[in-house]
Amino acid sequence: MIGCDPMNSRYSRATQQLKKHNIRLSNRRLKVLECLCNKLDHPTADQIFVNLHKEVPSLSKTTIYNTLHTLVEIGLVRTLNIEANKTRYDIITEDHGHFGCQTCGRIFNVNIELESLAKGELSGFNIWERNLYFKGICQKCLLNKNKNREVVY
Amino acid sequence: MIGCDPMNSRYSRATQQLKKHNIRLSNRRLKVLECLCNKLDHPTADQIFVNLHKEVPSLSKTTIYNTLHTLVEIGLVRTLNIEANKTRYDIITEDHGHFGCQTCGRIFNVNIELESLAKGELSGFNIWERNLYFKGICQKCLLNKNKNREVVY
DNA sequence: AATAAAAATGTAATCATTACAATTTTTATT
DNA sequence: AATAAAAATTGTAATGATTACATTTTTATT
Repeated sequence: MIGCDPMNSRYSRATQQLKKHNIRLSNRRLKVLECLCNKLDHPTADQIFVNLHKEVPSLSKTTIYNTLHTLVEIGLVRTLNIEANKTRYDIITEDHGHFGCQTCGRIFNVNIELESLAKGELSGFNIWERNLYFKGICQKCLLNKNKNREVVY
Repeated sequence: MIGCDPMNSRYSRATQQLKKHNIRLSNRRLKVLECLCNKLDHPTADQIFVNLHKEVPSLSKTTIYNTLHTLVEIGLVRTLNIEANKTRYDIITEDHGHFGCQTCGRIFNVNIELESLAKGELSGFNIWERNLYFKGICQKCLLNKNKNREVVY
């Protein structure tokens, strides 16, 4: 099940992958990786920065970008372009989709199998990446909205 | 069939919609709309600007953004966030997906029905928008690559 | 400890987009 | 047609995410 993988397992598998690619397990890189494993809410580079800044004040944003690019390059992390001008990062690379709530801003994971989609039409194409996302209002926000309605009117 | 609609039909339906929403059919707005109807290759705001600048040199980028926002607001145009930090605009609002070639940069339309996807899991959610995109290399670029291989090696 | 390679840093630059105040155009009313 | 109000458009400056790059720090190897 997506998201149910214990953090340590994902983290240790990632470090193994880094070793395999001869990428050093520097403290900074591991911090970024750790952050991605802990925060599965698809953080932006800036959110990772803010998050780690408490712990490692000298960590620069450039290092975060560098590390994220490295992780994306070797396929350990995927980018999400749901919102314009805001790249989000997802350590869960297994086949799934997303739902972005336009009220609370949360990005939900959606269990969905994308491998089989559009196989025929794209038969001559080389597919590297499949992305499905929905936009709308999540259940919780819909309920809140109705609650507020009752109060206001 | 997607993309097979004659430009004039789509354009005139769009102007009707604008009227219906009490949005003036100014020359500038119509130029942007016309450009979107002619260029179905999912242009960016800048590409629209460059394209129209030849014809209407005094047209500002702000007006293009303003118009695009208006068109998106009333549902005549959809935004595409395939690439990071680059919003593309699509006048074809009918249900379909996209394929972005990472070699030539072209965005292909993919006939695919998205309405029925993830209905169950998102049953309590209000879905405004569904987006599916693929990344990879298109057929033509794959063939070119192989051609080059033969020459080089 | 000396050296070379890799990693990390801070600053400045870039690029898309937005904010906003000023100007021009259009519309409705007289 | 004159006028006032509303809407549209403009240019400039600001913002915010990301990248470029030169410099410094860390690490691995001798």
